[in-house]
Amino acid sequence: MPELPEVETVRRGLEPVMAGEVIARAEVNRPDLRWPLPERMAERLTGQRVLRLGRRSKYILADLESGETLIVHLGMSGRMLISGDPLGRFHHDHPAPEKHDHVVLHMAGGARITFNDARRFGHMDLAPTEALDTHWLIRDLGPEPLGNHFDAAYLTAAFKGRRTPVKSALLDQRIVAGLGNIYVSEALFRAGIHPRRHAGRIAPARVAALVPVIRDVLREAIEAGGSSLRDHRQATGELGYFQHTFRVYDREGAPCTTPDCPGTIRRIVQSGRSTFYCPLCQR
DNA sequence: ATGTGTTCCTGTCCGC
DNA sequence: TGCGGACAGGAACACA
Repeated sequence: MPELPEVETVRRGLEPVMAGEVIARAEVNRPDLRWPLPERMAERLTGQRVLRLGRRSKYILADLESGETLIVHLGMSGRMLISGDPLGRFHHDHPAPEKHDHVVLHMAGGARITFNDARRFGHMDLAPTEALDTHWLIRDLGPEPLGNHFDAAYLTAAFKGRRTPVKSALLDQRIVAGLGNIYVSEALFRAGIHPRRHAGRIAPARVAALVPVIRDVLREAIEAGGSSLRDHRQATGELGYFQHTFRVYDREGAPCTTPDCPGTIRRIVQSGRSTFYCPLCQR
């Protein structure tokens, strides 16, 4: 489900009830998600103050007073929902437990954060904060698309010599970290680049143009609270609404929205995943 | 080294 | 209604 904008939306929602607050108790309802959860996870979380809540790519990072960081990935269907916020900003009542509520953080202030993930492609881990960069899930990630290291020179170099379709290249988290199936389709449409074009064979000026397009799409999506197709909810439970802005994603057969373009949005499958594009606008 | 297909898991939707 | 198949926002892994 969640790509960078959804994860950032969730992080922003969690910040007021987690950052600076103490985890009074952690409820771990099963030993594994995608992989086994870390040893003694509940104990290692209990009593810990969250120093800050950050994000790297699609990972939410909660730095703890103990010197460890809680790493959370939402997989395809993961949610982190707040209930019982003491200041009444969100749902005050704690809802009945639901199927797939795998981890629940009981905050000292009264808020509860429930990690629910039906498909269990999500994951959590604990690792020393000072060594996060070398953690096996983090170390090979490419630059943050909204960060300073992601620019035209970088992307041109990263694409150089690559024969993989640009769609696959942008999904490769080692090249740029945080894009997923939705925002790659949307960015390529805005940049007018055909998803099947080999990454290494895009004119430099068009690669350069792709950089601000990617940033714009992600920023707009964050602003909209992400895209809610099926599973995504903000931490407050609200839906995101960027899906209403999709130009191509999930619009197979619909008319292209470019003024005067008579094209029809197409769906193809690349590396086993759907890609949506306009065959007339994208070359 | 690079590129592609398979796999994990559950839920939902669509056609018959 | 029920049943089977396709598909879903991710990404590690096995293999050519």
